[in-house]
Amino acid sequence: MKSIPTRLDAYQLIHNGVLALAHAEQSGMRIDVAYCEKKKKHITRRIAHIEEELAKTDFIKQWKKVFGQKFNMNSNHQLGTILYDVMGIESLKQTKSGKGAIDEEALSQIDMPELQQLLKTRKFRKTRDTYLDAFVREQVDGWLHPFFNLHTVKTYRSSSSDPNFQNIPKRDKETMNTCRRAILPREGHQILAVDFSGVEVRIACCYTEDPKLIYDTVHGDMHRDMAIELYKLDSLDKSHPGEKNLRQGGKNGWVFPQFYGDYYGNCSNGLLEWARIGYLTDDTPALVHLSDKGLLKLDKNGNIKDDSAFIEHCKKIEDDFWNVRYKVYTKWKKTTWETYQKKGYVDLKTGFRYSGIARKNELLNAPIQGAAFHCLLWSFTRVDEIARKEKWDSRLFAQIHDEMLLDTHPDELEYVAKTVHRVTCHDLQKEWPWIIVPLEVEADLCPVDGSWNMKSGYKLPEVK
DNA sequence: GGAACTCGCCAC
DNA sequence: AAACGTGGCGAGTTCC
Repeated sequence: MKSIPTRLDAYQLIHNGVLALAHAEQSGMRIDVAYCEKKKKHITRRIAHIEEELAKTDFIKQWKKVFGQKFNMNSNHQLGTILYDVMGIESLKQTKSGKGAIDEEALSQIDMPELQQLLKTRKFRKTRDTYLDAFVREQVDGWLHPFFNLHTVKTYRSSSSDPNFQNIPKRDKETMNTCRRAILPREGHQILAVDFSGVEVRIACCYTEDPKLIYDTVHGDMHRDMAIELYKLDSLDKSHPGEKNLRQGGKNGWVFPQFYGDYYGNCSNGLLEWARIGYLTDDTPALVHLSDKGLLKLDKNGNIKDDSAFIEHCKKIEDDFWNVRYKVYTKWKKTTWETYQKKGYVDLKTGFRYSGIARKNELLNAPIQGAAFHCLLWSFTRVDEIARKEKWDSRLFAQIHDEMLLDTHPDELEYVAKTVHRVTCHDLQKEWPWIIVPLEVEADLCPVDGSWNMKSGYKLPEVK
């Protein structure tokens, strides 16, 4: 294809995509049922132990007295009533419906060790009931076949269910190991995972044609740049652990939320969270550094007393971010929103049309999120077609929005990896000339017969 | 006894 | 004026 995709191309993408995903569903993956059962029991014992200790505390005794027969340590509703109505604690955070929040953030702000223990049981339950339980329930003879849907998401992304393969823990290492330990390749095979790096921002480059965004994405490091501005640093060395946290702050506390449509008032909180665990190369804690720069006032214990100067600072940076640094992006947002208000839709680069009632952030996000996923879907489909045509033993078995997972035979690994690399980084751009920045992929590999938690970086063979 | 709802939490 | 985008799902609760 040389021209801009049409509605027919969009249809064809979905049609072929559904077939490729059906093949992956049919392949499925191996699940270690004996391990799941053992781990479930282990977690149940740990929950019981924590709950036994908690039962001895005055806090839980009071809770029991109030609810009597109906007492349930796992009831969020009861917990909220006890904390905010019975004990009269003032809630620092509210839920959407206006009640006192009892999520991890809210409970951590209350100085009661019992609540930390309660959070531990919540985490264990999540692991046991949402993941391990679902794996055992959904497997048939040790094989798991999660669904991958293309008809449920309004941005034309995918979803997964029964079980959802797209939200298995990754960031928390302990939980990651517990859950991913259950997922195995076919005997004598190994799991290869290939994901696009920063594909959404690259697709944003294609829509907006913002020269600064393109430069930063292809040659620069916007997360570092923003961390330097936000935390008033002279430079940032990302190989230094303390400064790496500050770069993470620039990324997860600023760049991502800003691109999703958040504003400085929320971002400042996230940035300060990262600053708590960040420090400079001379060992100055980041909060002390911000205080030296006059952006924070700290009390004797080093806690934040006043962050209003920092918030004002973030406000200025936000203004610069959208009106100077990425002003072309801002122009795209304005015209896209105005066109939507006149016509009632926005078209995706991949031939789809997003229409219906949308808020500004939703509307501006949809074409980017959708088309970014379509890069994965097209590549996934192409790799599946090649694998079948060439009668590979290796197979695709899952997908997580910007990542494809293969069950590979060691003898084919090199060729498979090379093919995936070529499809994602060369063939795709040939197909879609609207992709005006290079796309890049990263890969991880698990050992032969190794479970999914055992992955480590794998250097993809060069193409040509 | 099930549908619909809230809340919390996992992923990208 | 507006105030983080897309999902799935478990548990508890309320409503019918």
